[in-house]
Amino acid sequence: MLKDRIASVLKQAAVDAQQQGLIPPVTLPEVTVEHPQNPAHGDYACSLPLKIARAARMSPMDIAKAMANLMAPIPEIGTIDVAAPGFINLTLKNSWIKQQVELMIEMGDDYGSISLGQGSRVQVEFVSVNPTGPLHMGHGRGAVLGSTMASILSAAGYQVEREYYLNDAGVQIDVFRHSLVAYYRQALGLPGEVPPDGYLGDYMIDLAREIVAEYSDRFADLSHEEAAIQLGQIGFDKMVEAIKQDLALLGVEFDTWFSEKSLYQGSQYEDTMSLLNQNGYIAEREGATWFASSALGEDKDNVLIRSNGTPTYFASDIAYHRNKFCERRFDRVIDIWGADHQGHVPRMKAAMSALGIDPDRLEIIITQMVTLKRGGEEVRISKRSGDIVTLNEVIAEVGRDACRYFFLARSADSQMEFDLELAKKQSTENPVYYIQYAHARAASIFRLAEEKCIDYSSGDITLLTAEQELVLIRKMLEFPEIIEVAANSLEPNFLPYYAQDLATAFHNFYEKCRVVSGDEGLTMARLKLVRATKTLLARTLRLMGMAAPEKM
RNA sequence: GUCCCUGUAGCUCAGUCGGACAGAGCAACUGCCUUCUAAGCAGUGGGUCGCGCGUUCGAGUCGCGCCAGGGACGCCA
Repeated sequence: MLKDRIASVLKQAAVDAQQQGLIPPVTLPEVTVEHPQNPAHGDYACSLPLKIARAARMSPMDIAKAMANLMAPIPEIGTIDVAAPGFINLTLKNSWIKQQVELMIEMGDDYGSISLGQGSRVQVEFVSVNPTGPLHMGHGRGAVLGSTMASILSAAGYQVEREYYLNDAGVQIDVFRHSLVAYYRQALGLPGEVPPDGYLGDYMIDLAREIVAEYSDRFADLSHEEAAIQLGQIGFDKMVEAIKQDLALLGVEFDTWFSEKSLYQGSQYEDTMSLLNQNGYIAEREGATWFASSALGEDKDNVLIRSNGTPTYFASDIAYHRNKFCERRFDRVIDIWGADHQGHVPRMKAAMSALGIDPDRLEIIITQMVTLKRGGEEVRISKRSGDIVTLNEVIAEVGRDACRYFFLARSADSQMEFDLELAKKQSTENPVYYIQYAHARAASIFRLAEEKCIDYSSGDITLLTAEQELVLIRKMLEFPEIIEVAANSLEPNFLPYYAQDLATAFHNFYEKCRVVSGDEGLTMARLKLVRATKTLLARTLRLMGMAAPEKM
């Protein structure tokens, strides 16, 4: 990347200056370049002189001058300026900037793809909600974040797999099964009592009615246990199907649906427990089996196997993560969890250490809570209480694109309020449409060009000289860096803000530069620029999982 | 009590390794449609970056201490 090349040339200049005795031989910090926010300061800036001035006992301006004089030529750079109090500012050549348009057109949808990941294998696991109820907004946030992160990592050169961990074993599923038996019997007009800790909510009643409609009273005479097994399976499958449909509404798909139960069908669970035991992290106490995480600096131990002999969710999860690293051999694993799982992070990492897996290979992103409001009043979202505004209701109200954008534009760390009234009201005046409109405008330019049978393939991009044209190209040149930053930080929210800036640059260009005009040469040149812009707008929208409409 | 996240313009929020005057959208106000979509453009007003101390040539960004809001501390997941 150009940025890195500039940095290394700057570093060499500093080293040379030291060797020639122009700068005292102080140790140099890592040399970095940044984009100044003020365009008058050039395209790239380096503040190294300010950083070493004190140690060198030399004025930062003099250091900057010495470095600037010794810099090896960079073909892309036009001017190098030294600015007070000690910055080195570099400006790209206009001729080079324009030339990049040809490159962008040539690369098409691949423009901006980088090789950061070097083909290493990353798994992104997200959503993974217990299939015991419909998805709500909080789940939607994880779904949007995870799917976009996967897209970004893929663009950054990683081999990405998207996974949903299906909790088809364990206590919650049992509770779901037993609750369903009661609802089923009630739907038939038979006595049936929902267990005290059972699932409430209309969706359970609907589910039972659906099963009755399909299977009638076939399960009425079975023992409760047997009914729970058979009904449970049917209900489970239906819930999973409903979740898949909700996710499809958001445009989210998975490569793998991993079954928790499968960990117990082979020896993976036992192997994991015996490995922990071997490594000395198992303790038997109070009739239960514990993970001795306090030996790894945790504040307390955690139960792996209950005194009734059943494994906890934590035990399953350790076996599951061992499977990710040891069986399927992912280089990196990224889990996206809700804020209610934050306490689980350190012990999961400790478990990785206990298994001899470098805990840094497991990266866990916690998404903070979403509170749903309607006209300023909070709507509680609890699966157990049954008072739910479901994800698909929200998507139906505000639309998939707005929903995705809303989630993406906020960092995972900040809790957010989603006001349905507000989202609907602003739906015609928000950045979503601003970005999509830029794409639609570009499309309309091509419709006119096609009508006039303009072949712009021989367009001469050196004719692009307007301020707005150069600003637009510069913005497009930032894209690969945005992918890099977003991939490195695992923060997709760089993308929506970039998309908005890109749209602004295009709208400005559109306003000032008539594309299809009487000037044939300029028309062809500008059509090339619009081609590159439209492709990139579409790509950013697609990375965010949003539509790129040809017309609005 | 311990731990995690947050506190930036009236509202919702950005602000990659500390850098050159603190940004966007919405809301408010003023202009701009005979030409490729005005879901747009140009402009105005609006901020003690929760508070204090510290580190630094330089702090919204780092450290410590407070204050406020949310969350987690189960043989639930």
